[in-house]
Amino acid sequence: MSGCKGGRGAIDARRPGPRAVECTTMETDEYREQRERKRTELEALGYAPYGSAFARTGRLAQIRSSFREDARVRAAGRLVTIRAMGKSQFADLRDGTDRFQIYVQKNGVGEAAFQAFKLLDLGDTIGVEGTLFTTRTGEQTLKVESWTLLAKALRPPPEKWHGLKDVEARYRQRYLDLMANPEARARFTARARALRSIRAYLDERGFVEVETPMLQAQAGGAAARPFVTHYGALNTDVYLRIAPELYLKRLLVGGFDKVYELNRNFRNEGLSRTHNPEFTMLELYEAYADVRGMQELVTGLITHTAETVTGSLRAGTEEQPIDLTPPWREVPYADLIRENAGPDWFELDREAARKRAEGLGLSIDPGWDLTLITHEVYEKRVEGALRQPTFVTRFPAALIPLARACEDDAAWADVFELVIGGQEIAPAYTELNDPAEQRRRLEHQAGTEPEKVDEDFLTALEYGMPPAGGMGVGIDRLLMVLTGAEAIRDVILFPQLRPKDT
RNA sequence: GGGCCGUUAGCUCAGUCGGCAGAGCAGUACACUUUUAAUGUACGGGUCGCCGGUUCGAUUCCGGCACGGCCCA
Repeated sequence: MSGCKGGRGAIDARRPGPRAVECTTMETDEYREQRERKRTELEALGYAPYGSAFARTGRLAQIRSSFREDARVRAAGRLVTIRAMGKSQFADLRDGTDRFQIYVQKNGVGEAAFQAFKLLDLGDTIGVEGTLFTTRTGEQTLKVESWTLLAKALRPPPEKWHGLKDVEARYRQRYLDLMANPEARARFTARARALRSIRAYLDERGFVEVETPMLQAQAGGAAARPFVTHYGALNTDVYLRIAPELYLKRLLVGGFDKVYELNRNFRNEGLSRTHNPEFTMLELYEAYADVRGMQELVTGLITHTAETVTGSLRAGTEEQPIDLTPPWREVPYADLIRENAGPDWFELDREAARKRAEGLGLSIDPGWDLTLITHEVYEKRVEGALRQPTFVTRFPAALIPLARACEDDAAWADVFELVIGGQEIAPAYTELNDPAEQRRRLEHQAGTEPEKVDEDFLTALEYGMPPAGGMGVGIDRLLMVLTGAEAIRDVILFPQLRPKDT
């Protein structure tokens, strides 16, 4: 993508002078010019370069599975390889299901159609009609009697053998990645199967799928910086949601007692191997349940999804295999902290804890209290080391304003965080439904910005929200686990990248 | 935000201890009617990411920038 390529008139137009001229007249577009020329020649021979609907006997996989010698079929696809031998040519067509060999010979299609066929390039999409046969090397093949051009490609496809390796190009031009790399196609069809499987699992258990606002006057339900946008008609700023939680709880009040939403959240944070600013989250609430109900539900949901998508409970990568066979380990947050930072951790005062944490190689903000220092230890030293599925339970109540406190000790929230492959996959709570307590916590969290308290949400709670278990499942991260992807960008079709200067 | 690495033909990659830049695939031409990474012969294709510095000379050395990757915060 070196700026001196064809088809980017804006670049050249902005840079007049000898260089630009050189650029456009020389190599620039050898490929494009050749293909444009062939397009024109084909057009002159009566082949419209861009066709319309083409009735097929079936997709290529169906043609293969119902193969019958001498059967007459119509098929269509993109030309992915061509092997020309004088008066005959073999080529492979590919569609969304399979690859299938076609055979075009002068005697079969006639002189004119054969000459025109030679004007086709790799990447062109054509429709063919003919009969099926098996070559002497045993390959099922379509002997073409007539063909039609459906879409002329003006740019060459990526290299046929090595595919498209350039990581950046694979993200920016995902269509080329999908065109060239079968494993990329496989990963995204796995994603589709996973989403369908998750919905089916919940639907079968009586959950109702809903959609709540993406544009919110207040971005609540999580602690994260939101994206701000402007709503012209109301002349007011609105936020892209960081979580659907406060709306889903309104639905609990309204009587939807098993409800879920599977959609995008937006968080105005940096990019990393495990972060994309827009990501897909499953969030669900079940009235009359608690965090233990969520534990059961997520275990079933994930194992069911893994089996549907990959047919097995083995996940992760070869270097970091993950065994999803339940039951999964369950361990209180405080135990993990003591394990990693010393058995006496919770007897330390703030200053001693800071020193201990720094001794572990952490950098501690001077303003942090004991809870935040502890949580830094959790995030930097504990979470990432939990490879196998682990329910971390009983988080500090101060960190989770929307969860109910544990019955036996109000310092801890009755929650878990499911960690797999070192990443937080699913947090779940026994939800807080006491409106007065909820108000106190949200006001405390809002601090000097009381307008950040969602009054309508608190009003809803005052009408009475049933006790409930609630849970979020990070779908992109779950897919990383299931497909063994190294980066979140590998499971998101069009991940966020810095704009390229063009 | 910091450190390290990468950016060379349409694609995948070599390479130049500073002196006319290479391969495979792809492309063009010719030959070839059962090939399948077809084959054979010949040919064309480059702002070596961008900007600046050093130098007789920079794709190569130095500095900055952009984008990407890995690690750390």
